[in-house]
Amino acid sequence: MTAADSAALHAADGSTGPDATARAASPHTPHADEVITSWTVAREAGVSQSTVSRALRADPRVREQTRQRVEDAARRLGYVPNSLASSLASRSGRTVGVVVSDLTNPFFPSLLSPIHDELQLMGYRVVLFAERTDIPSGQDALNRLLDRSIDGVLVTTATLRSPLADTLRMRGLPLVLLNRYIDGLDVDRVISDNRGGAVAGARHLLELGHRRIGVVRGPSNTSTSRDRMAGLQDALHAEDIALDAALVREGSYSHQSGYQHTRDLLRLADPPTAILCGNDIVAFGAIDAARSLDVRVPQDVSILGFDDVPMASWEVFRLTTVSQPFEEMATAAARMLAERIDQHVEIGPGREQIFPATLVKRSTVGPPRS
Amino acid sequence: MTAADSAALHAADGSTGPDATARAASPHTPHADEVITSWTVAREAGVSQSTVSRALRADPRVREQTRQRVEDAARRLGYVPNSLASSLASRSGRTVGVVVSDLTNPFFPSLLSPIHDELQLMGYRVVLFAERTDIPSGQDALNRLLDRSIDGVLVTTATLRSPLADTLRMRGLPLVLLNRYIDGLDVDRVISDNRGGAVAGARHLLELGHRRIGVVRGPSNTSTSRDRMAGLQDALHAEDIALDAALVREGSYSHQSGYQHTRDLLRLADPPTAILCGNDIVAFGAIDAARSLDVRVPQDVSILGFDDVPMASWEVFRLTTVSQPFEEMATAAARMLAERIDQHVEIGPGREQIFPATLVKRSTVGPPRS
DNA sequence: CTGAAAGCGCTTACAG
DNA sequence: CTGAAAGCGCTTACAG
Repeated sequence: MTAADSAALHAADGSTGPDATARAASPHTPHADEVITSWTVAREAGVSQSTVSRALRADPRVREQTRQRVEDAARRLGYVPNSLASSLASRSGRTVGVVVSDLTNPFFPSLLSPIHDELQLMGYRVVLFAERTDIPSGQDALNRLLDRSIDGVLVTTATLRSPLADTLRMRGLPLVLLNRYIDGLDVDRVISDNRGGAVAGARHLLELGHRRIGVVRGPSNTSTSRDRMAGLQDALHAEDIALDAALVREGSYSHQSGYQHTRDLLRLADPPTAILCGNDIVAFGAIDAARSLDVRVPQDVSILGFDDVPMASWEVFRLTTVSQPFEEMATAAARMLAERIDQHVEIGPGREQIFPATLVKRSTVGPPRS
Repeated sequence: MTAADSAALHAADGSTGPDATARAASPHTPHADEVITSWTVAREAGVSQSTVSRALRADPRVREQTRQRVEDAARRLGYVPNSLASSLASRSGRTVGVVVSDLTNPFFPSLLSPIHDELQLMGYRVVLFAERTDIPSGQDALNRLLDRSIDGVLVTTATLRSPLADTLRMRGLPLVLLNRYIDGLDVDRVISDNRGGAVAGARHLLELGHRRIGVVRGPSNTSTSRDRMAGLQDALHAEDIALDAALVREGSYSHQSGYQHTRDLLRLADPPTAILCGNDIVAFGAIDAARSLDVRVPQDVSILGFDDVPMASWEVFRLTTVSQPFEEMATAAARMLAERIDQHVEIGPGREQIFPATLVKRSTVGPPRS
């Protein structure tokens, strides 16, 4: 999204505000459809078009008095600079593309909010590239990223071996990977310690006495899912316990996947006593599945999530999960990208920032029934 | 968002695809940072720049053979037209702005998905303007809507008496109001029958015998909240029942609001036997509140939502609610806007499309304890 | 401190 | 069917 905030727009209800310009404009714009450009403003202010351009961008070289005159004229006319022309001429629209997945998964809005806020603070607008499975237009989406309307890209849904990031990099587009990374691709990235977080989560289950641990993991082509699995294995190995392959299911990061796979697991002759879920939305599906089978959580089965989205703390869920510091991660990624775009940073090796992932104990994990 | 879908991007993992162009480009682009324009392609294909422009937009006047030659050259060079230049020259970027509220409320993603899909199908990219309460930049957001990067706007969060829509209209920007409308503003709008839906919901409660009905309504400056209240009053009047003002709370459309106000209502000396919530997210907060007080739903209190977001049917909620046909509404609004933009429709009076809102009975409403 | 002019990379009459 | 040229509305050296 060129996510902007219209909060203040609405907040301005009934006051002078956005509409003041429009009102003031009418006496000077007899024809409503007459386009107002910097030339119009120049004429009105009695200066050259170049001076208008400079004044409005607060170029220190223009005299304060002149700037004032230009700004007044611009306000009277309700002038808004044409961003297309300005971006074309300056070769930058201060616009960043953010690639996210299905917004229906609360994880992405949670990550997006801080990204948007930070980027906006730095003067960038953000255009959202939302993954949709039902409309096939990959080349289209890629082209929109490469059509010069975007100055840099934040990818939150990188898939292992996906050519997207590599293509963008070859095209010279500043790029930062957030949340998921790609093996052997030397670009900036901001991730959390998925492996460590999974170790903490798994250990918690083991300490409570769980031995038959089920898993509804995310897609194996994502670094997050792979690293979380690795963390689970680490914790298991430390206790000399083997993961029962029959209890491991792979699915998408969705409620549907959590629901279906958990139902399958719970209907096994010898069901797991705890289920480690790929992320929170999967865990919500798992909780739903348990409920649909009258299996109590955590008395009959423990459920562990990953992410700690806001919903996780709702009373109906009180999900025990591994928390990722969304805000800090988003902020760090936004800053990294801005640095690359603003050329403060040499084209150099990819930088990496790893944030801790910590266990948050709530009410969906307990000791196994014995 | 210029929401695009990267689904296929990722789907293209490892195949030839997006990166094929990049690969093929290298022999022809010794300097990676050399910008490739339509002139580069013209030289490569041995035609004029105008012909390149025409060929690539499939102008029927260019000979098939020429078109082929140009397309081949473009592919070899990995050429992607500069959308800024193209939009500036053609005065249209086929881009629509969609103003939504906090994406954290699942209602908006649910509405956004079909909007995005439909618009994309029609060749528009969509830029999301997401309302944020924590960053004050109303004029900023308005300017971004008016800076010529947007050809039309879909507003889903119009607030009664908000100047936004009026300003946009005065600026001549094609505009469609979706979900909420503004009194006395003659613009296109697509809404659901909020009043009728509320009547159906309230009647359901009355038929079950509820007489002390509590309300956690949405903001009074939204048409949705006001119309739903009117519907409730209609149903009450028909039965000659008066609404107890002490049981009516106004809040935002948020979990937090539903939670807090419901806790207050439930701790009253004589609490309501049913609570009509402003929308689903408020209802989820209400369910959480009941749970936090060990009040059973629906045995001790009935809870009714509005919207029927996907989460409403999750097992943990099984929320009885009033369903709005999101997809159809979104599609209708997208089409209406596209018509305005494409000038198929005269500047004329605002058109209105109203969709039915229907009661969906699930498990959060039952007879009152007697 | 300000202006005239070139240029950003396209689209689109206007000729031919 | 194709090309030369003007123009979209800005930014930014280059002069003064």
